[in-house]
Amino acid sequence: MTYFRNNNAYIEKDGLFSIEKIFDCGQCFRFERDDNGFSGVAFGRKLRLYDEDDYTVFENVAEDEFNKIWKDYFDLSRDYNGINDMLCRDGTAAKAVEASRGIRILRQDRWETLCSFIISQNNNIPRIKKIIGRLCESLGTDIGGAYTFPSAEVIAKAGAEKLAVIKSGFRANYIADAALKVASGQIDLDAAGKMEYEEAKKYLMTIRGVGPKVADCVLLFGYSFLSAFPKDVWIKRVIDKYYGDSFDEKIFAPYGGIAQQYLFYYERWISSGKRQ
DNA sequence: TCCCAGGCTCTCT
DNA sequence: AGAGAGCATGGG
Repeated sequence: MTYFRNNNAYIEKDGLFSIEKIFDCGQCFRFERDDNGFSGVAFGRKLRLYDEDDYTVFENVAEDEFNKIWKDYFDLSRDYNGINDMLCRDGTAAKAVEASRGIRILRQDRWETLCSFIISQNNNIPRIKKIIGRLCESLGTDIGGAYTFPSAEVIAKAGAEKLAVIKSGFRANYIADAALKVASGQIDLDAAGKMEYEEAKKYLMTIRGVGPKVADCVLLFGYSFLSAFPKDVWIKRVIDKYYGDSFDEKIFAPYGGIAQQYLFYYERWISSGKRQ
């Protein structure tokens, strides 16, 4: 049940919405833990969430904003229970489901997702967050103590040299190239959403710095292409460890992307004693 | 100090 | 097609 009171939105806890896991699973880099919850910016708006006994609270969110933005952002209409049950037919995935219950695949802004995962390559999550934070502070819009993610147009206008301050290293040229292609219309991110998965992936990979893994992350976290199965170092580790060379992500179809995210979270959770 | 990080591009076979 | 070096930066 969801209800609205005192200008807050309350969603009843059902074990399938964990703000901690959602924002700690590496799909999104703009939310941080605060006193008793998480806060960040998405789609140009500040959002703060925290848990009460039986409800998760969307602070200062009215009904129309909830329905217009956050319901889709948090993928609240999808039946994760049914998907989890299906994935549990695989033994390893079942363990990952157990650890990951409450993760939801966000529907993030496409440009922000593209740009963020270009930055993510050969990088670690704490540093990715810092670089994106500096990008928003230097080129985003101040919305009162927080900054929006800068548009492709703004970044394109700034150019690669202006990106030096975000210390993204060799990725600066890739960001600038992506911004130029998107701002000029050479790449139409909405058009990609109307394509089939394979076609959309090839389309995104025409951007410099976007290979198969980054493209899959963008398609999964920005487009909800749930068949996208990003293969990063962690997932390759998972495949080696639990499955072997014969692994084929089609065993999770059509929810490979969700399985991937669970496995990614699970493996990082297991090794969290040593490294984040 | 060293190894590694939600990889990709370029070059050489 | 596949292997390998190089890439900027900084977290651990």
